[in-house]
Amino acid sequence: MTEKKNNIIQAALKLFTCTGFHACSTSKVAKQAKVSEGLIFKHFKNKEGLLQAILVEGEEKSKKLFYPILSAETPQQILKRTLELPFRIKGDDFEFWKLQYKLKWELEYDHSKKMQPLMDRLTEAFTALDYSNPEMEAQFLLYTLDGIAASLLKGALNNETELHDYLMNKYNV
Amino acid sequence: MTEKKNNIIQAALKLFTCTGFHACSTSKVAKQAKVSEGLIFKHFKNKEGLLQAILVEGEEKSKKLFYPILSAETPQQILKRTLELPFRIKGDDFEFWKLQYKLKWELEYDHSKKMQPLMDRLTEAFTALDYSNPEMEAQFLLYTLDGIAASLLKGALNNETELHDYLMNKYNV
Amino acid sequence: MTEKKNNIIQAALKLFTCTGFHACSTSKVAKQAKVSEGLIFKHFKNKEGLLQAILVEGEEKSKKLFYPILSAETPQQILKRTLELPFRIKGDDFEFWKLQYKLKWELEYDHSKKMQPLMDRLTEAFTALDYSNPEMEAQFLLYTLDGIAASLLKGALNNETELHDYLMNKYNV
Amino acid sequence: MTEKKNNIIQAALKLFTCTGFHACSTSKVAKQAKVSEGLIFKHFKNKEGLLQAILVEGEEKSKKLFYPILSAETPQQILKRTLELPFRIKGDDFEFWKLQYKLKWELEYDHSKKMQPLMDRLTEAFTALDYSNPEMEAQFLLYTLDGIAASLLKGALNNETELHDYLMNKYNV
DNA sequence: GATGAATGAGTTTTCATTCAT
DNA sequence: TATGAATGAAAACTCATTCAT
Repeated sequence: MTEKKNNIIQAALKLFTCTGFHACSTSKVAKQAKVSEGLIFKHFKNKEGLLQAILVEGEEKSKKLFYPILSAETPQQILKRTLELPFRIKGDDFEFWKLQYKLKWELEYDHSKKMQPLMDRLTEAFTALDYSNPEMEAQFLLYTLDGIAASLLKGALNNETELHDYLMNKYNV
Repeated sequence: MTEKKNNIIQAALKLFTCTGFHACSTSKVAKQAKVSEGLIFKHFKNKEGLLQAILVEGEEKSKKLFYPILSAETPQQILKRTLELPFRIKGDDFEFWKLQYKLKWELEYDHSKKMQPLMDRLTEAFTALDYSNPEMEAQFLLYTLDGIAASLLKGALNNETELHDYLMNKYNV
Repeated sequence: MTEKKNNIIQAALKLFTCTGFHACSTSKVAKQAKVSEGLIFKHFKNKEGLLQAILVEGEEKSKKLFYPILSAETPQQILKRTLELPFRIKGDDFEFWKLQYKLKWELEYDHSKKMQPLMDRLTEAFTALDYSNPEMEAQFLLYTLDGIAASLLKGALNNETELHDYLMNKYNV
Repeated sequence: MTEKKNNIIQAALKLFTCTGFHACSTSKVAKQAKVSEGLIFKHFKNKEGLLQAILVEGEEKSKKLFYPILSAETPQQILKRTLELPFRIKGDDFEFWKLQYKLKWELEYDHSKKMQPLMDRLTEAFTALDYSNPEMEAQFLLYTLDGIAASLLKGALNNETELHDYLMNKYNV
């Protein structure tokens, strides 16, 4: 990938994230990336293609975030690492995940499939820990974390560590 | 309010909700409302003004939804009615609340202030019910319900009643 | 003429004068006149009609301004009163005459016919005063006064009295 | 400057001049220039920017017109060339100067600063020629020429050469 | 006489995209 | 690979004008 192509992706990630996909023009992306408008279309065919490229680019981030959970070896580990999930979104990743949440609503695009492996491991953990309804328990927790992540990504969460501690305490990890 | 003005609001609510604010043109709203495009601007000054009008129009719905909780008389009532919250979004209201969630992301618009009275009552309930950390418990539950509502509004929730029952059981109401 | 009709004329005079005819919408006139938009068209048929009404309304001002010259009894009087011409545009009249000058350019509308009687009397005066080329002398002076009036109406003239004195001195009146 | 960009400027100059700035739409300019309407905004940002471009483009014409006076070497030369001023507006320049006069009124835009160097030289000439009040004499003459130019640009002057001769005779040049 | 809702054609401006270089 | 001129369609918004009341 050439430097300019990467510039475009970074610029688009930033702008789509803070302005939204539809509210951000390709010309603004070009300006921010300091490339000509035409180049965007050489590299990505169209605006939608640029978006897909960002999303693909972010897949690794997704895997990196989930890996500790999927590879955990004890129920406690699964649970602990799941509870950490929203609080591990930092720096570079922040923008990517915010974009994910925005797109979920703007383009009604579904990322529940991506969550299924997480759901499975969490159910497994709750089963092992003898929770009476492990599946529902897992669903419940994921919704909670989703709510927390949403708040955090919008910058509306001001007691991050307190909340994290509270969660760990609640689930005994 | 004239009939046509109301038509515009209804059309815009529907279209903004399913397409998003920026992805939906005023000409589409006009067509859907069967009015001239100019009329939108006579009544609402600009597209943003139309959005505000929808939001104001929806304030009542907001109050109607929260009222049972704010007027509840026992901790159990508060809790029970709070747990019902996402599941009471039905019919007409559905669109309005979906729009609220969309806008939260599309326009980075904050509705946490609106939630404060709820938060307060919930804290009050958890205190009365001797939870050890009532404030955090309230925050936690609201995040969960937020996650559930998001999923529900996106049409991604397929075990509504099961989830509701599970919640009531978990909180003993 | 009803009060509201008059309000419209006054509002339009003011707005056409400071904004220009094409740059000023009928809705702005209505707002300024505190009447409904429709009323303008009841009274004046269309925007052009409103302009004509202002112009007709102003005819008297035109006559009032020129009368002293047309009725002067000596060459000296003619000359003296002509030289006073631009400096007698005051108060209410100011706006009307500014509008005249604006329209001359905006609508390429000619008011030289209106000036002919003035031209004639001035020629007559210069003849009586033994100027060698009275017609050209008259034309010359009217151009000068036109230039002065233009500057004055645009608010760019800052030595009014000095200029007036200079003129009277130059023409020995 | 590309050919099309220049086409736009020429078309706008012509149309703004004959129709006026506010009465002439960008779509008409585009049509006349045989370019897409969008191109106007690519090159000039907005309609106002197009106008400014025309004005800047015309600055040279302004300098070309004034240069003979500013570089004149004798008082007689200064005077003679100043008297020629309105009569030297020909062909291509005609449109530009007419636009200047229109804009002076339509946009209340002041070009007195541009005239100051002329004023200075003229005062200098009248001083050298022992006129008793050189400054006022200069101001007076410039107003006259302004009046003449206005009439000429509106096509209302039908004795151009006669007037020019008269002027030269009057000022002994 | 007066209102103000309503219109349709028009305005300025922006957009995603193409193409010659 | 990269540019930037160019486009056509559509965006948001304004306008003069009509009409029922």
